[in-house]
Amino acid sequence: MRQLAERLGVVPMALYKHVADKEDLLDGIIEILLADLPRPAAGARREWRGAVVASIAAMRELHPAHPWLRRVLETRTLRTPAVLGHMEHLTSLFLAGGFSADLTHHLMHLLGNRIWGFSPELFNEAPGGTAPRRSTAALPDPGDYPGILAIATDARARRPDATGCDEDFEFDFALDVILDAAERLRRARWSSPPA
Amino acid sequence: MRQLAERLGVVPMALYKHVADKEDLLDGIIEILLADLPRPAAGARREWRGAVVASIAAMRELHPAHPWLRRVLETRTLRTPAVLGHMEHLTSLFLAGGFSADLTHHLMHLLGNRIWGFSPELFNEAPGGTAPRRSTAALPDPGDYPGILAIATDARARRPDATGCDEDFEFDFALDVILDAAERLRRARWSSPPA
DNA sequence: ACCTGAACACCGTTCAAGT
DNA sequence: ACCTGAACACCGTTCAAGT
Repeated sequence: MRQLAERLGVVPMALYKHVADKEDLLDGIIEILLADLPRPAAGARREWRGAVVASIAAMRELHPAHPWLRRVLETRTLRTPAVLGHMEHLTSLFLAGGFSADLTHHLMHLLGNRIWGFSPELFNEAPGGTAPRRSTAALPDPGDYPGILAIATDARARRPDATGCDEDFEFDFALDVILDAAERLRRARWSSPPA
Repeated sequence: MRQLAERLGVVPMALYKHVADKEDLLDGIIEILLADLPRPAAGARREWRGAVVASIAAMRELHPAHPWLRRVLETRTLRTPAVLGHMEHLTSLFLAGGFSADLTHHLMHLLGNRIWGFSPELFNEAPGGTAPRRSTAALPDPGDYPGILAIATDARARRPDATGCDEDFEFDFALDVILDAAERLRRARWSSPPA
């Protein structure tokens, strides 16, 4: 608020004539950002998957230009029109693709934040990693974590000149696994067990 | 910090003799909380799945008693011993179960925060929901979101006296889908395409 | 070794007053 | 209709001083 006000060359309180509070401002920013999202329709019943992938890819492409987007999306608590619109679009693609409402529901949960084009970070730092911090905790010894070390070594061997994980690969891998499973469950006419 | 200090009947600055800063304090809390986590070993090579599920279930059981846990875990940036220990345990179960380092790596990413026993919230509020907020945004009209409405209606029909989603069901569903896929990829000797 | 007091550099937000 | 000034109720953290 204060920083934004300064950037606008105005006193902080001036903002409150235009937004209710900070949450409202962030909600509004998301609305504007999502307004131009392409919403590719599925051409035919069996083309749901391509449309889902394209829609999520469009969402994912927003992130590089807006490093704050992920954190803001994670903290949104209000379902505003553009947010609902994106969910509605994906949902409708599944339904039109022959998924039951039940299965569609669970798949949306399974996709989770990946519908917003990002996935949780897990391994961003190697064991015994960088972390320039004067903390109370002792530096971990890589030898104590042979499994993680094996994974890290393997990853490094596959991509010698990379600094971290290939986030795009992990994202696509996860999406593929989830949509493969979706397709399988759809064909098996899966449905929730009775409560 | 200030609240904790008051609770301890001490001045805020007294805390800084015991922890480096707020992050260090939270890291320490997580260390203590995870210290007693059971780490079930897999009895045999093909029992990896039961051990993974049990390990994640144990993690998940911590949450009800500690509502703050999820938010704190999400913001951790340092890989402390107990955090690495949990990752190492899951990783070692996959490796011992015959998964390649490569596939194990991708599966850990696919599991994401579910290794910490929680999953992202998506539908916590219904369209046109509660939200007592004096925001700038207009109230969404449920008629604009027929797909979401269909899902919500179906969910309500299945669990008439429930107020929200069955988070436990969603969690177990997601875990099942992921581990089914894992098993399938393992058997197919899946490995990353060359870079 | 541990705690204190005063201060710094921030937040988001209210209220009454200005134009 | 929009902006301002002064204030409130908070944060995490530093530094020098106390015991």
